[in-house]
Amino acid sequence: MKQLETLEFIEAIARAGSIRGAADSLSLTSTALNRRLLALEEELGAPVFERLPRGVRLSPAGELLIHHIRQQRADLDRVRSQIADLKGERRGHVKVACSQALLPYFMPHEINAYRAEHPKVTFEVNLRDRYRAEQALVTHAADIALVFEPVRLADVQVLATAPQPVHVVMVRDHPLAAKPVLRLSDLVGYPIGMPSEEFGVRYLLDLAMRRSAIRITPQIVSDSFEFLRSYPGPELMLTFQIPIGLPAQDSGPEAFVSRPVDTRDVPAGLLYLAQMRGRTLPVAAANFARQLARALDAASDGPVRPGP
Amino acid sequence: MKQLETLEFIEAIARAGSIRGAADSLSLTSTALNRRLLALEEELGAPVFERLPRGVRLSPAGELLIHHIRQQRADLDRVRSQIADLKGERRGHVKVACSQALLPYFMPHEINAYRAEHPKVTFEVNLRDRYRAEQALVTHAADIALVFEPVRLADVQVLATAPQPVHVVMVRDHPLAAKPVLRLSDLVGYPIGMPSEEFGVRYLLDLAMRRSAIRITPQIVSDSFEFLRSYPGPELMLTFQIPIGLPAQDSGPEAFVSRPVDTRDVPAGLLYLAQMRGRTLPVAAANFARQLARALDAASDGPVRPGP
DNA sequence: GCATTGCGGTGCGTTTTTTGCAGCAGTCAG
DNA sequence: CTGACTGCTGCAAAAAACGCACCGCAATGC
Repeated sequence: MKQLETLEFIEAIARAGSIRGAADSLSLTSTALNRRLLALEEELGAPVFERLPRGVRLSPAGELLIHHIRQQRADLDRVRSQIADLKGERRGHVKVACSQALLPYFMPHEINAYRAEHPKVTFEVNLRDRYRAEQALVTHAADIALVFEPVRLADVQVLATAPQPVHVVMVRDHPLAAKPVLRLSDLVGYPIGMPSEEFGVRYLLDLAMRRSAIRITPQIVSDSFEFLRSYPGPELMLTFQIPIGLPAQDSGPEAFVSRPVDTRDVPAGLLYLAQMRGRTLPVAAANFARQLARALDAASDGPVRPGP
Repeated sequence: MKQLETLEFIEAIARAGSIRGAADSLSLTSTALNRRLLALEEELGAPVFERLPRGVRLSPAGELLIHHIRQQRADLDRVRSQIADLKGERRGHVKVACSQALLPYFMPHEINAYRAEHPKVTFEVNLRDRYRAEQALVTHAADIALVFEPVRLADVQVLATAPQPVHVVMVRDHPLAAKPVLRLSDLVGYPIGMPSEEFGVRYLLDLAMRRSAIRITPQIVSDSFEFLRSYPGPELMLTFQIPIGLPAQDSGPEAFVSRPVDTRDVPAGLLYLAQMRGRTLPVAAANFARQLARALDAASDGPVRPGP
C-alpha cells in the first residue's frame, strides 16, 4: 500500500539498525531511504532515530511511532479483509502464534478443517513460547495466539480456555503404563526427560515440586518435544505432554502411550486462546478464532481423552 | 502529513459528493484527484464510490474505508501529540462538543483555567445537541463531549457525570421567586418559554409531564437559550435551565434568578463527560478531560448552587 | 426537443518529486 | 594507519504527479 510505504521503511530501519542495511533489504539506495527518514523527522518535528557511530537506534519518539506504524498496518489489513469479505471473496491470511503442543495434531487438524471450507484463506503458524506469543500479539506479528499457561495476559483478550492436565508419555510396555493415573511419587527412579523452562508444562511441574517433598531430576532437558518423544525408546524414559499434543489414546499401533498425572500432585494447566485487547480482527482471523474457541470448548466439555 | 494525503482526499470527495467539487475545495484539478481515486480503488480491488450521474456516493467498501481514514488520522494526531509532549512542548489542540448549557459559564471558565497553565494549547468548542455530540465522538470530529442527558451512549466511554436538577429561570421580581423550591403545579398559569425537543431539559420535562396530570403548554419554543433568556422581561415568562448554565446565585445585580424544580416532579438529569470508547486521547485532550472530570465531581459533591 | 450544464474518465505534454551516483566527514576495529 | 562502516549532501537522471483539453453521458432548463 502506497500510503504506508514510508512508515514501512521506517520499521525496516528499526529492524536493521542502520539505514544502509535497511536500504539493501528493501532494494533501495541509502540515499532515498535517508531522505525519506529526514523528511518524516522534519514533519514530526522530532528525530525518530538516535544517530550512533555504528548506525541508528529508535528514539523515544520513534518508539511511539513504531507502535503506531504496526497498528496502522494491522488496521489497514483488517479493512482490506473486510472489503474483500463483502465482495464475497472468502480470502485472507491468518497469523497464529502457538505453543509447541498445538503443532502436531490440533493446529493441522483445525487449519485443514477451516481450509476445506475456505480454500483461499492462507495461514502462517509460528512456534512461540509463552512469553513471546504475547509479544507477537502486541506487535501484530500474530492475529491470534494459543498458549499453554501464558505469563501475564496484559494487553491481551482471552477468547477461550481449555483445562489441560499434565500427562506422562512413555513406551507402550513401560511398567507405569499399567496404572490409569499416575502419582508424582510413581515417577521416582525412572529416567526423566523434561521440556526446558520456557514451556508451560515445565512451569507446572516446577510449581508442583516446589510444594512437595518429591524431587524429580531430569536426565535430559530439551526445548524440542520432538526430540524428547523420539528419545525414550531405549531407556524407558518418561517425558511430559498435555493431551492436546498427544494422539488419541486408541489410535492404532502407536509406540507410546500417555497417562495423566493426578491433579492433586500437579494441577491441570490452562490453554488460552487470545487476541490483542481492543483489536478488531480481520474477517478470516475472526472466523478461524471462532472455530478454535468451539473446538476448545468441545475438548473441555467432554472427557479430554477417554480412558480405556 | 504526506502519508495520509490520498486518504484525506478521499474523505473530501465523500464530503463534497463529487470529485470535481472536492478538487475545487482542495485546490486541485479533478484530473489529479480522479486518478488518485482510481489508483486507490485499483489497490483495494474494489470501488470506493458508486458513480452516479450527478456525482459519487460512498460504496459499502467506501464506508469501511472512511471509518478507517478517520481513525488513522485521529491516531496520527495522538502520536504527534505524544511526541510533542515528550519534547516538553505542552501544545496541542482540543476539540470539544457540548450541550448549550455549558457554553455561557462552564466551558469558558474551564478553558481559561487550562490555558492559563498551557497557553500553547488551542481549543475548538462546538455546540452539538445530545444526538450529534455522540456522532461527533464517533467520527472523531470531537475529542471529548459534555452532554446533558445523552441519547444512547453506544460506542462512548463515560469519564464523569454530574447530576443537574432542572431550574426555572424568571425575572428577579417574579411572584414565584419568593419560593425556594418550585413544584410543577406552581408554574401553571404563567407564560412559559421552552427549549425545543432536541434538548435534554425539554426531554426531562416531557418525561415528567407524561407521568403527571399537570400540563404546561409553552407559549414560546426556541432552540436558543439566549433568546429565551432575553425574552421573559416584559411577560414574566418562565423558562428552564440547568445549574451549570446559570450564573452563581448571588453574583451581583443579575436581572434573573433561578429556582430549582422539586425533584419529585422532575428528576434531576445527568451531565455526561465522555470520549469515544477504546480511544487513547491526545495528551492535551486527555489532560483537559481530567480537569473537567474534577470540576464536575466538585460541582456534584458540594451543593450545586448554594442558596441564599 | 434541443442546447446547456455538470459529471467521471482519458491522452499527452509539462512540472514536481523521488531516486541513484559519487563523494564528504566521522567512528571504530585491527 | 588502514579499511570498512556509518549518516549525510550536490547534482543529474528517472519516475511520478499534475494540468489542460477533450470525450461520452445523463439530468436539467427553456
